[in-house]
Amino acid sequence: MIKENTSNAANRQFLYKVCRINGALDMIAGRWKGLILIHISEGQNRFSLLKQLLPVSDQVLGKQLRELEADKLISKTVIPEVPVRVDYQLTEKGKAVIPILEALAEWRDL
Amino acid sequence: MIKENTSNAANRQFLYKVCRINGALDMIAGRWKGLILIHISEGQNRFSLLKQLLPVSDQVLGKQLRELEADKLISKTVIPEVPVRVDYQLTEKGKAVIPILEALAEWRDL
DNA sequence: TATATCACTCATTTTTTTGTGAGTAACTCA
DNA sequence: TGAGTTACTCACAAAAAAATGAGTGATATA
Repeated sequence: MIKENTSNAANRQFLYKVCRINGALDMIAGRWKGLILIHISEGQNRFSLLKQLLPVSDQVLGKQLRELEADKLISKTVIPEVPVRVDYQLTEKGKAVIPILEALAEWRDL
Repeated sequence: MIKENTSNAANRQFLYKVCRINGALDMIAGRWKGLILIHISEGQNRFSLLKQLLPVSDQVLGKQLRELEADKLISKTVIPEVPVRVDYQLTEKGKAVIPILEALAEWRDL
């Protein structure tokens, strides 16, 4: 959780207003978010699939997915099978960030 | 500082190997780095100029600059005037990331 | 009845990141 | 002599992010 009225929070707000880069980075810089977005874009779009692919606990995975959903990069469809099944999809915003992530990957090894 | 032999550190290493996106994000996701890179690219390339432009202490600014230098996004030239003057420049790698940062800024408001 | 699966949430601890307080060297100007 | 400038560094505190332990509901299978 982010507290208000600390200079940390004030700085974050300043940057959010002054610099759109920071707003963008806040949405994608979570530790597992890059890989999650790539996997979903490739069809690995279930909670349990992602859990197999990433050395990460349910709890951490769940949190990253919640945040991606809150920022509207992904959406989910609950299919009431037994046990329940949930499919994740990229939104338009999510799809639009994939080429930028690929550009970042290329850039890293420059 | 990053400690070794914690699962936190292990996960970071895993991601560094498996996903170049994370390596890239580690270099640019520091709170002030986006703006610092943009300012330097526009010629606001001194410590004291950056300090005026950003609501940030010497210490934090210094640390972000040290990290950007360690990752080879910027380099510096010490000019032995009195008092000493230091100019920062973008390296080729630093120049190459600017269009990606601009794409991120555009993407944010999608 | 007991165990298992899927897809989670909540509370707490650990680790990292960001910010603060204090201090440095070299030299100039009053 | 004392204050001011630039460009820092170090030690420590505060805040945020990531990881861990425990538990949930619905159903199905043994």
